[in-house]
Amino acid sequence: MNSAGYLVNNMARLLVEVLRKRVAPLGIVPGQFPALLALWEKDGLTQKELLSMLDIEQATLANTLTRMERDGLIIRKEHPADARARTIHVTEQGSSIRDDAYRTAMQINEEVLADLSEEETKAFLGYMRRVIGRIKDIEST
Amino acid sequence: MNSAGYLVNNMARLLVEVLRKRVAPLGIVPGQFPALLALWEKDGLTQKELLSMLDIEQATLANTLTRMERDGLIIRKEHPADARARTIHVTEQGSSIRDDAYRTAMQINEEVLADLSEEETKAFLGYMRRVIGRIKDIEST
DNA sequence: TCTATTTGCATAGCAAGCTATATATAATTA
DNA sequence: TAATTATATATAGCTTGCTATGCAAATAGA
Repeated sequence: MNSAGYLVNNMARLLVEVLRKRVAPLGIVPGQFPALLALWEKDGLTQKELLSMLDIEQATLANTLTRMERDGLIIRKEHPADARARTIHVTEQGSSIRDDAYRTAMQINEEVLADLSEEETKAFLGYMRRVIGRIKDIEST
Repeated sequence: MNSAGYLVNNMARLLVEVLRKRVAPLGIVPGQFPALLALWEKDGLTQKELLSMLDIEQATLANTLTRMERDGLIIRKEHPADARARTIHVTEQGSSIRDDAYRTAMQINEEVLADLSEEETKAFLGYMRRVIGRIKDIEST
């Protein structure tokens, strides 16, 4: 119960709930964050292009986009050259929360790491990247 | 996208999918693990007692227990002294996978941390505990 | 003792992840 | 060009988490 796996899972659940509470006033939920970040950088992407920037499965993204459209954050338009594809566009509402959302996310990251020194934080992030790399290796075996 | 929050979430999802694949042959899923660990230690607990050992919400546990009963891992009996409560008992099937499940979990933990030295692993676990503590503090404010 | 409150568990409903599969269109090849 | 294969997205169905709420039994108070 004090294993790495347990701690990782616990930490992730706690973190996502903090994020959920903090971004609720903005009208978004945690799962929408990665897609929004990418679309704020580059609007009008297809789902496939957006997918390539995120670490989730295609079906997960499709469903998340449907909820984002329902919530007025994006709209999907038909692709000019490919009738299978659709381009994804952030709405005015989706744009308007951008700065607040960024600030909130950065703030949470800071607060959550506040007990760690700068070097410890760096080490921690490095360990996570190494573990992630290792898991991806394991998976592909 | 390289923030602590993103990495934590990503790591947790990767890890749970590895666990899912590895324990599938045993007839269990990751969400059942914590409850099983606790029940293997002490059988016949009430839901409330079991809940106090886990870091999940009551409703989540109730649903997980229902699936565990469906899957033949546990049975729930009426409590001898309190008609509201039920005692939870691991079945023969649930017991039979105990050693395999333990081994699998420990094996995954080892593999996943294989790139970190012993000191690094210790530091990593310590950081996670500190971050978890911090998040819990934030939450209660 | 009767009523009100508390407690133990279940249920409803949602989000966000997954795999597997369907569907329509595009691209390739015979 | 017609048939096949590949691709872009959607849908179905599941798990596992959450909050909010329901319900019956136990406990406490008047």
